[in-house]
Amino acid sequence: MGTALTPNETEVLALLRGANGPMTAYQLLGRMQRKGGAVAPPTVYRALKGLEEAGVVQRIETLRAWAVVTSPVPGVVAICDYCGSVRSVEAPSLFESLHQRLAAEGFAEARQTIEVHGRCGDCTGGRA
Amino acid sequence: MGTALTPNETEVLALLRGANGPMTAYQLLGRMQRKGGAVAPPTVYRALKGLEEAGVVQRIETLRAWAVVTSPVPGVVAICDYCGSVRSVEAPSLFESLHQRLAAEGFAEARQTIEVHGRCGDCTGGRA
DNA sequence: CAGATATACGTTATAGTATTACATAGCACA
DNA sequence: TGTGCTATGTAATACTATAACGTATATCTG
Ligand SMILES: [Zn+2]
Ligand SMILES: [Zn+2]
Ligand SMILES: [Zn+2]
Ligand SMILES: [Zn+2]
Repeated sequence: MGTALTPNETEVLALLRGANGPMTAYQLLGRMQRKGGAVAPPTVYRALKGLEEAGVVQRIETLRAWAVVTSPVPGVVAICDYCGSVRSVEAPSLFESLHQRLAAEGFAEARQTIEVHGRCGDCTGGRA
Repeated sequence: MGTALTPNETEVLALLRGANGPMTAYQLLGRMQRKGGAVAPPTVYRALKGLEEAGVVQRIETLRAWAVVTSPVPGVVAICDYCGSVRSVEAPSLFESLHQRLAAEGFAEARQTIEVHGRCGDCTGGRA
């Protein structure tokens, strides 16, 4: 049932897996063009859409970029504005609290986006 | 110290306050053009930047749109994908939990984005 | 007052992100 | 064989945001 990836999806996923962080759609496009010849934006965006629906990639909204999903459960995306690192931090109870809080308002959530900018441990190291 | 708004900022803020939800930068631009004559994108984006720094507007990342800040404390943005309504829900303890969870990872957060898509109370009304 | 700095704004152009629309090729299968 | 479905190609366009440079005005300072 739609689980098999298409060749384009496979290629985009491989590029994202090979990167050490999120990539923009046009960075992906550039990589594919350098490999394959004539590739246009819809090729990349269609692949990203398929991969997102398959739950293997996600858009990092505040970066307008795309990253592989590293956790089976949605996490908090922690983005360091100093070194650029992006980590997904699991926090199941936080998401459950969010669910409860919204349910109390009568809101039925379908998709949560939690992204935090700041300074990672490496970049705080020994400093306030 | 920088608290007074400029004329452009005042105009953009008035437009956002008069809207019943977020507006895109180019929707704001269109409104200003219909009023004032030659207005260009930088005018809008500069005003939005100033207003954001003043803490009176915020970008709704998942909508690529801009909205007035309705709460003195950051909230959860609940977006109904059916009727388009956008509400900011206060949840101080949730933000505190988030802070704790990230601090445990050594991450010092500076800015949080929490946006949730789903179906609002009005749109669920009586249905599962 | 002359000169220096800072802020706001105008203007043009361009960069960056995403989608629409339509055509084609291949495969599954009645 | 023909019909529909999926994936893809291709061209154009829409949408979002910023860079770069010039100008006007206010404010300070000597
Ligand atoms: Zn860092
Ligand atoms: Zn539940
Ligand atoms: Zn609704
Ligand atoms: Zn603290």
